[in-house]
Amino acid sequence: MLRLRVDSTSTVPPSRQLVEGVLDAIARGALEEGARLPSVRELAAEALVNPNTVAKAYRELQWLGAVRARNGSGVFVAEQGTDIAVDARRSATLEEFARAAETALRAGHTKGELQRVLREFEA
Amino acid sequence: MLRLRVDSTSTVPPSRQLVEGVLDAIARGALEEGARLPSVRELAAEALVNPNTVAKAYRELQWLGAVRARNGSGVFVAEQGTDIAVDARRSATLEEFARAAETALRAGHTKGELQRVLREFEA
Amino acid sequence: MLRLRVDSTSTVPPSRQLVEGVLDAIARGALEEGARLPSVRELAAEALVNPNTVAKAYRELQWLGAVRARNGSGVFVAEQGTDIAVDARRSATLEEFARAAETALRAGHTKGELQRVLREFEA
Amino acid sequence: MLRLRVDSTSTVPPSRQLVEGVLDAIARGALEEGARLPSVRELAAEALVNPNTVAKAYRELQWLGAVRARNGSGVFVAEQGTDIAVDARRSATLEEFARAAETALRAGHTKGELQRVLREFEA
DNA sequence: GTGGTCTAGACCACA
DNA sequence: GTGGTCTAGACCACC
Repeated sequence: MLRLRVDSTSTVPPSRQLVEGVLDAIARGALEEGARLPSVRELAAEALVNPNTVAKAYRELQWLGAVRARNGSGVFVAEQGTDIAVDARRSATLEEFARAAETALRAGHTKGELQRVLREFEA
Repeated sequence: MLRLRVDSTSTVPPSRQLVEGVLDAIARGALEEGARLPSVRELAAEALVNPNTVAKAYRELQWLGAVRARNGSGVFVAEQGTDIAVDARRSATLEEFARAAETALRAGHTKGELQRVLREFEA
Repeated sequence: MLRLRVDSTSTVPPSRQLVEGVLDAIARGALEEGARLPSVRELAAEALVNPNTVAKAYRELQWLGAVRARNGSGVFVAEQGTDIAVDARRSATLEEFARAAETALRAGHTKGELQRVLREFEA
Repeated sequence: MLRLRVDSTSTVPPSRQLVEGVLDAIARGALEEGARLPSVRELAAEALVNPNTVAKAYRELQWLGAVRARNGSGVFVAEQGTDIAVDARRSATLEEFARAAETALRAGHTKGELQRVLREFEA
């Protein structure tokens, strides 16, 4: 299970959110090299988007080299997939987090508030 | 001078970037209540966007209650404009922070890492 | 005193509201034929609009034949002014009233509510 | 079919006429909650306006909470859409009635005349 | 000069 | 096909 959700209020296009979500899953080890990704229909059902959107995201992931589609048997994490995903996501999301934190602090929030928000996330 | 710039590579639509930029300027006191905003055409020239885009941003700011347009004379920060802008910025940045935190966690970062990043800000 | 007010939220342009207001005053006899209208500046101050807007309204009234500007001494109700104003306004406003009443009734208001509104108007 | 028409001679902007027309249709039950509105392009063709004008009207209806746009699939009457539309129509028509009453009074009609008009409506 | 609105036509992304 | 956004250029009415 990828547990991918798409935020429909975001300005980031759904297909790109899916790409990032899959890269995240690979980067954090939830999807190891060689592992099979959910089928287009499964992921579409889970993320509440149109299958075309998932297909588009998979095409992009394939183009990035993170996954590889095999004949008719599904889509799998590529050999160098983990490296690619880590490169693409871990540093980027951490930078993004730092930037968002700084912006929130400048907007008047306290560190305590932000830490409380952070603490509320599961796991 | 607002010195608002629009990042055309961002997925955030230009008009929304303008809205956020103006709210930010009001919230941090660069535009006081009653102050006149740059004219639609001026801001359009400065931010390198179409006047219609600025007009749209001003319309949104107006229904947020942050500014008030007076026909023929310009757009001004509304009476409760500062409060509204501060509130808007606080909630928007907190949401953004939460989103960024979740994304970073999904990318494999631990809460501990994020809290460390948070702790390092100012003093 | 004309006691003219301009509703800046209306989609009817201020200059036209002024035209209608003056015609109303003539139609109801508050301004008799030959009477002098307030000066452009006076009316502008009273109605909280720009003098240019009043000047434009006076030009339209003149074009309608309801008023007549005399050299440098002011603007006066024309000889046939009352007839013109009555023709233009009394039937139109009554029709408009009937239409608005019907629309309000269809939107769910009761006759009682509408009569209450009507009763609250002064005089 | 909504059969919405736009009166291009009115001072009420086309986009606002569309907003009112749609609210009216929802309020009187011609469009039930969950029902799909005509597409932007369809309504534009029917009402003889530019698609952008319809898009603007739909945007306003959306922030009123009366409708909800789903990207790629259309615009639908929102969950609380009927209540919102009824409320919006009631207040708008009452305001309009009050305005028309005041105008008629200023044009020289008496309250008695107006009440007589009011009394004559339906039974 | 100012904002407000419209038309016209384009591009993007989703269904 | 759908809505969302943008650019470009026009007109109106007020200041």
